[in-house]
Amino acid sequence: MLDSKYLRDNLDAAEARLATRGQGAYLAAFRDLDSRRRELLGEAEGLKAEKNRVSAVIGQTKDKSQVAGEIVRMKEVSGRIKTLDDTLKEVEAELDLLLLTVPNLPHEEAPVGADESANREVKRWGTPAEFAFAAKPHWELGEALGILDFERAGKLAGARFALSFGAGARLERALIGFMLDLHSERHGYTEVLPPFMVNRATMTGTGQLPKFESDLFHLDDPDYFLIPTAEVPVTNIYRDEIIAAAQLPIRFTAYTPCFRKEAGSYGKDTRGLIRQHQFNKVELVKFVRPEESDLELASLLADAETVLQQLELPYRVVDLCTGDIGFSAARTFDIEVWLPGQATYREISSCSNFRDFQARRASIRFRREEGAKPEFVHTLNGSGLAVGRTLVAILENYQQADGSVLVPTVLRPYMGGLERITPRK
RNA sequence: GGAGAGGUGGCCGAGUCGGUCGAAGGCGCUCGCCUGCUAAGCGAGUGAACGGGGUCAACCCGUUCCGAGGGUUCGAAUCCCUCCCUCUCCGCCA
Repeated sequence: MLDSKYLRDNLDAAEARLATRGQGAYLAAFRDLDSRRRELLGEAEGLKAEKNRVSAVIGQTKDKSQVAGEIVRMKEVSGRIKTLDDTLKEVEAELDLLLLTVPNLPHEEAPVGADESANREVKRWGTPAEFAFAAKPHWELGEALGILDFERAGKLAGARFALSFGAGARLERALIGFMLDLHSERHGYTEVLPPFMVNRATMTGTGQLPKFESDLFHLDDPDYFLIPTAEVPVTNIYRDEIIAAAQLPIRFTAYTPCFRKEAGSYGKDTRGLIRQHQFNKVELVKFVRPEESDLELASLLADAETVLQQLELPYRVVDLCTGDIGFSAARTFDIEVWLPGQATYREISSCSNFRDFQARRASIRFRREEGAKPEFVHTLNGSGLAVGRTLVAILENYQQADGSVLVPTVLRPYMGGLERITPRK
């Protein structure tokens, strides 16, 4: 959510900045709604002040017959206040909805461009392996090894679900443990295990609602949503709180399953684990002082990259352009892992600085010092990493000519010492 | 699911038959005084949002906030309704 006070004075600049996302006129109705709100508020508050003053006098008057006229007059004033308040409520609801549906201002250093073709590759790490045979996609490897079963998953739930067995299931668990240990033991994050279902206020705090409800799995009774990422519950941990400055920066890492409808992606990535309704992810979330958020994004990105480096998986880093950055983010770096089976880089992590956009929605503030005015923190998050896609990358990058798959060295302790995945009997 | 209790300021905790309550008191915290140090003691202060004014700031004024939303009333933390949450007991259950 953008700052109304800022918008009041910088509407054109804000609109121009938003236009770099690819569509403009987000704020067309702002000026009018905002001035109407202040007008109504001024009148209503003036009448309330009078009502309070007169009511106090009435209260002190023993003989109410002396103030009968005032009582009648205040009855009218109250009626007028009620009318004004009702109108005000409507205007504020419109204004809130407007502000809740305007995306974040892109960071001034983000590349400007309309779509992903304008994204800037900023780094490559590792060298894609040369195979002496035709590299297979992970779904073929996984099914041949008996560790992935998409057909039966379809029977159980439907398309875009997976079922894994044996070393496949264990590899998924190993990756979760490995990532959580790495981030909590070496990168200074506190592990947290949040609820996997949340309420509307929580979904609104991080920006999923009100605009993207159709992407979410929803439970009717009670009115809950399945989380699409741990970012949602973890960022909302401090909703409506004022954090002591000494606690900042706060860094959390969390494993959760993620649930996404993937509406509008029909026909894309229909095979394999790449695009699922349910997938596992280890997330990194930070709450920091505003002046630190750019540096904290760099270190968060580095923390996510470390996972791939330890797993010895080649990847590249892409600085997303203004047209490709998500709704709530100001700046985003994607990490894309090399997938030999598809001979392409695929997103495996997305690391973003949201600045005060989520903090303002969720009212997450901090106080620099005793007595100082509360300020909004900056929030950041990134995948560290998407576990299902990491498993995909391991299967495809570590595949052998005989169809077996080597287990990355750092994962072997998490796999009971297993060095190679061979067909399940 | 059944029965009961309760939700007040950073925390604990008062709020009488509705009236001058942003809210007694205590703790905590901040500043000052005092004290070899510490502790104790003394004094003062101590929430947020929105709007207006301003030497545009550390200032002033107004409004709102006593779980949330509605209602009654000139006036509600105090009365009524709905919802949410917490706790206790029973049942059930990982």
